[in-house]
Amino acid sequence: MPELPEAESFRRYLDSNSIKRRIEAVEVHDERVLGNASKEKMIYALKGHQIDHTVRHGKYVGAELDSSQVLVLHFGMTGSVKFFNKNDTPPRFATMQLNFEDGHCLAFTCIRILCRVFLSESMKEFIEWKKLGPDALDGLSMDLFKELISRRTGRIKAVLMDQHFLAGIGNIYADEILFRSGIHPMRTADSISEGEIASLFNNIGDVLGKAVDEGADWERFPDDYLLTVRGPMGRCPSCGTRLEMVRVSGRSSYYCPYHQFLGRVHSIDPPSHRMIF
DNA sequence: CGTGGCTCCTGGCGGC
DNA sequence: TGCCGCCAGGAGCCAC
Repeated sequence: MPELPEAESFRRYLDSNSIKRRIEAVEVHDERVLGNASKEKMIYALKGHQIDHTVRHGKYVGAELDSSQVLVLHFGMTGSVKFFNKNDTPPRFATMQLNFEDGHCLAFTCIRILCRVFLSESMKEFIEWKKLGPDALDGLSMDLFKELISRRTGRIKAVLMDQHFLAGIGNIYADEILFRSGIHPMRTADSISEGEIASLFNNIGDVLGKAVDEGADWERFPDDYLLTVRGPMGRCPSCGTRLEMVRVSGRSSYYCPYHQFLGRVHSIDPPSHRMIF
């Protein structure tokens, strides 16, 4: 589930505790997380070096080393990072761990092994290698968004989640962005009007920006957000209609059938005012 | 170019 | 109480 806001939180976490500490040892507990380098290569690249600064592109966090190489983290669904003291109990599900000279450690944890660590010569090179689209929050202009979307014909939700199109949006935030834009997830990109494109663009910035500002902590999200009630029992925060679910590119997609409709007109009646929330 | 289906992966949950 | 089977979903891959 880590999408752009969660990745940004992890980047800030790394930035506040793991930079400028020399790496004394590297422990690889599960080699399946190694994305493009062998265990030996990974250890060689990290040992004796330190993280100078951190960057993020989409859902990827880069830890730039003093060697000018970059350690890139991708969190999959359940990935996280945990900074701790070597005398403390190490976190569960640590797949890789950096032990710093000063006695602190940084663990890259992952319950399902869907997360990956990569080694790259630079973040720029990594982005090109992965063919990632522009970051959904950083440097995306309305003109660029409009141009990118005009080349697509697939389902709008699939397009939003396509990391080659825009980097950073996953299943959950895509549902939120579509909800706030009043667009049904099954709509095709070429059916989206100019006004809807503007709405989508603004909601991408608003939703991801708000989530980043709140530290990706759902407890602090506004009451009118869909994602906090997203599920088969959920009701539209605006009108109380029971949410419906469709699958778009294999992902469950929750939407309000009253606010997000496929055709030109509503397919369902407006919600009753007597509806119990 | 697009889509659906499969794969990886395992904790958690519903059903019996 | 226990176990089976399914679900969650980010991303890559493949067939069509």
